[in-house]
Amino acid sequence: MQFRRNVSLEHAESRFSRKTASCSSCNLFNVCIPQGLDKDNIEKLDTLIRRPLPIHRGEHIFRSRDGFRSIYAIHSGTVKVYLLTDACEEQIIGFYLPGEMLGFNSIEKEEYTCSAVALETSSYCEIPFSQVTEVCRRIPELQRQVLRLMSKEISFSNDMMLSVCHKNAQEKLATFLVSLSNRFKHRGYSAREFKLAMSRQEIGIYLGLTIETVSRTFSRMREENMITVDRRRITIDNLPALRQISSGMVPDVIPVLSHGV
Amino acid sequence: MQFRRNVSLEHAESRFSRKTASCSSCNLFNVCIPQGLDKDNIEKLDTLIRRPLPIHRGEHIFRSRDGFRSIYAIHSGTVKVYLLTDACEEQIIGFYLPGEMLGFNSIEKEEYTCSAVALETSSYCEIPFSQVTEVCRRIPELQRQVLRLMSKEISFSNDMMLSVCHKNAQEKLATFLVSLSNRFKHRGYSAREFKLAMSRQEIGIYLGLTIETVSRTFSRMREENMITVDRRRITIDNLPALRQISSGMVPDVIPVLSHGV
DNA sequence: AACAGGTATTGATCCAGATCAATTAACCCG
DNA sequence: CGGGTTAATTGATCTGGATCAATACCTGTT
Repeated sequence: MQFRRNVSLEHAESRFSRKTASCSSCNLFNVCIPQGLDKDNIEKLDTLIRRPLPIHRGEHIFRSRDGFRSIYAIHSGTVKVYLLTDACEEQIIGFYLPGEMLGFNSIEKEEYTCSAVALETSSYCEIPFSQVTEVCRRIPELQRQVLRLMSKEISFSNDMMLSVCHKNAQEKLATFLVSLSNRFKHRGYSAREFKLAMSRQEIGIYLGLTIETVSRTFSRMREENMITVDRRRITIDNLPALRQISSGMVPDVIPVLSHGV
Repeated sequence: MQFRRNVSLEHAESRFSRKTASCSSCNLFNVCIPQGLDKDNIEKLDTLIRRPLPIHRGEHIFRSRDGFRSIYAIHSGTVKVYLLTDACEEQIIGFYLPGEMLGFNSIEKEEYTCSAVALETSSYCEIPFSQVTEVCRRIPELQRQVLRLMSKEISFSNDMMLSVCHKNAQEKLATFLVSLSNRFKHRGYSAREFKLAMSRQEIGIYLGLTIETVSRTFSRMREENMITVDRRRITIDNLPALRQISSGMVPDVIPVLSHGV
C-alpha cells in the first residue's frame, strides 16, 4: 500500500474514500457550501463530510424511495437527477455540476423523491443531514448558507418552469446552453466550449422536446453561426445572440414600450 | 371605538392589525408553520408574527425588487405570485392558498424576485426573516419545520415543471384542478366544489396555455361529465377520472408492462 | 332599461413541433 | 478488420394547440 500522499493528484484515493483532504483545499470552495464561510467554520464543516470514491457512468448516488439521510455536493463530473412515472417514462429534474447540491427536495418526505445517477465518472461529498441541522445551530453563517442554497434551488426551479412553460424549442435550447455556459464559467471552466455529458435524448426529456427537435434546432443554430457542434462538444460562437434568444426576444426586432406603462 | 372583542368574527380588526390573536387559535395551525410544534414553541413563534389588516383585490404584499425582509403565510383568500418579463409579459409562478408560505425563493438574492398580489380580499401573516433564522437556532423543531417547508416548495416546483413540460392541455388542467382540490381538502374545505379566484387567462399563463384552450378544455371535461362549470365555480364530478388523466395516463387504455421490467 | 367594459365561449384556420421512417456516424469488442 | 449496437441527423407527414375572429354573457353605472 502506498502511504505517501501526492497532493497534485486530483483523485488520489484510499480503499474507501477520496484523499481530497478538505473543503479549504478544494478548488470549488468559493462555489460550493463553504462559499463565504471563514477558515474556522470551514474546518468545522469539514469534520462532517464523507468523501467516497468516484463512481462511474450509470452508478447511483441514491435512488428514489431510499431513506433520506444525507445531502450531497458534486465534486467532479455530472449527475442526472430523474424519476420514473407510473408508466415507466423517465422525467429529468436536472443536471448537476461540480459545486451543486442534491437532496434538498427530499427533506420533507424523509425519503429521496428522485434518483441521482452519474452521467460520467463523478465524485461527490456526502453530508449527513441531521448533523447539518445540528451544526447550523452553532454556526449561523452555515445556517444562512444552507438557506441561501435552498432558496437558490427554488428560484432555479421556478425559472426553469417559466422557461419550459413559455418558450419555443430554440428559446429552450438557447436557455439550456446559456445556463450551462454560465455555470461552467462560474466554476472556472470555459464559458465558450464544453462537452455535454448528456445525450440529445436526455436534453429533450429535460426540456420537453423530442430528440429530433433537439437535433434539428442545434443544426439550425449551427447554420446561423451561433454555435459549432461536434457530436457532444459544443462551442458557443455568438453568446450575445444566444442570450437574446433565451430571454424570449426576437433578436432582430427592438421592442418598443408603449407610452405610460 | 368598540373594544369588546367578538371572537366569533373571522376578521375582527383594529386600526392596523387583525385581532386573530395567535397561531394556536388559528384554524390553520395544523397546515401552516406551527404544524407539529408544541404549545410552548407556538407561543414563541407567535411573538414574531405581525398580522396586518386584510388587503383587497389588486393590492400587493410585496413587489419584485423590494428588499427582502420577511416571509409571509397566507391566512385567508388567494394570492398570485408573478413576475414581468423584459417584454412586459406576465409570468405566473403560482397561486397561494391559506396556510401556504411566500418568499422562500428570495432569500438568496436579498430582494424579492417576484411580486405577490391579492386575487380577492386576503389576509396574511408576516414573519421577519432575520428573526426566523435566529429563533430557529433556539427551537430545533422550528428549524426542522422551516427546512421542511422549503423542501416542499422545491418539490412542488419540480413537480410543476415536469407537469408543464410533458403534459398536454387536458392533462395540465386536470393536474391543476386535482392540485386545488387536494389543497382545499387539506384545509378543511370541500374537495368537490370550489370557486376559482383566478381568471381563465391567469390559469392559461400559469400552465402555458392560451385562454381559448383553457376554455375549450373545460368545456370538453364538462361534456365528458368530469366537472360542472358555472363561470368560476367548479364542481368535480369524477375525481378518479381527473386523477388518472392528471398522471399522464390515457383513461381507457390499461397500460401493460412488458415482461421483465 | 340601456349601455359600456371586461370575461368567457365557440368556430375557422394555421403552424411549430411530434411522429414516423430512413440514413449516417461513432464506438465497442472479438 | 468487420459487424453489431447505440446515438445522431435529416426528411416527410400529421396534429394539438395557437392565432384570428365573432359572439355571448355577466356586472356595474347612469
